[in-house]
Amino acid sequence: MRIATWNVNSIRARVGRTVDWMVREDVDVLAMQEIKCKPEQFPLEAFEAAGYEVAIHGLNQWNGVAIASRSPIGEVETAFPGMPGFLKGLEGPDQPQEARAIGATVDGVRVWSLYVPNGRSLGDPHYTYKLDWLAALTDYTRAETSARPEVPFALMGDFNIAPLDSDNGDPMVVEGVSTHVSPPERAAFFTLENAGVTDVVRPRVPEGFTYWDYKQLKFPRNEGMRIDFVLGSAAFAEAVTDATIHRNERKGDVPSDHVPVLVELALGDEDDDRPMIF
DNA sequence: ATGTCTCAGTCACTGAGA
Repeated sequence: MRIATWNVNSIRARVGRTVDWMVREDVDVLAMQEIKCKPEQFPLEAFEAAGYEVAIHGLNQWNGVAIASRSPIGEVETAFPGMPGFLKGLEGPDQPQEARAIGATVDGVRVWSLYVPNGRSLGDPHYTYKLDWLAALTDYTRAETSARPEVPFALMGDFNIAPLDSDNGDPMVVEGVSTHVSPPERAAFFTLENAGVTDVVRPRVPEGFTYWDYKQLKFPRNEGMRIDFVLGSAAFAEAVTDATIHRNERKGDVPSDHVPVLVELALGDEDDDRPMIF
C-alpha cells in the first residue's frame, strides 16, 4: 500500500495537480487537509474517474479533511473521541468541533487525516486550543494503540509543529516569539509520540521541509518548515518499506504551500509480486 | 509592506485565516 498525506490548501483550486500526482505516484490512499469546502462542493468526479472513492469532512470554507482510497473505505469517524471545539469569542465546552479530523479503515489500516490547529500566536486562545487538541489526540492515541495493537494505526497530516530546530528554516519563525517552535508545542508533539506512535518518515528522510510560505520567496530561498508527518503505531511502522517527501510539488503553477509525504507499506496480504513466507 | 494565497459575501472590494 502506498499511502500519503498532503495539505492541499483548497481541493477545488488544486484538484488537477492533486489527482495527477496520485496517479503518477501510484498512490492507494491519500489523507488530505485544508480541502476548504463542504462535501457537496468537493470535486469528486475527478477522483472517481481516476479510480478513487473519497470520505469527506468539511463544514465551511475553513479547514476540512478527506481520505481518498482505491480500496473501499469503512468505519468513518469525523472526530476522535474527546476532540475539543473552538469558536472565537466563545469559551468552554460548548464550542463546536471544527472539521480537522477524519478517520477511516482501509485494507485493515486505521488512518487519520489530521489538521492540527495553527495556534495563530503565543497567548492567543487558538494557541491554548491547539495544545488542548493535541492532548486529547494523545489520550485517544494511547487508548487506541493499547486496545488494538495488532491494527496498523496512523496519524497523518499537518501538525503545525516543527519538532526539531532543524525542522525550521524560516528565520522569521523564532522560539519565544512564534508558534510551531515553542517548547509547549514541541513537548505536546513528543508526548504524542510517546503515546504509541512514531515518525516513520524521518528515519528514511532525515532532511527536508514539507511547507514553504507563499510570501517573500520562501521556497526559492528554501526557508521552509517540516510540519507534515506520518506517525504510525508499531504494527504500522514495522510494515513501512519506504518514505519520500515530494518537494517538486511546491513548484509549477498554483502549488499548495505544502508538499505530499508518501509512505510505502508491505502489509503481507497484498496482491503483489513479493513471495509470502510462512 | 502580511511583500501570497484562498474563500465568502457581494459584485470591486474587504475581512478572515494561514
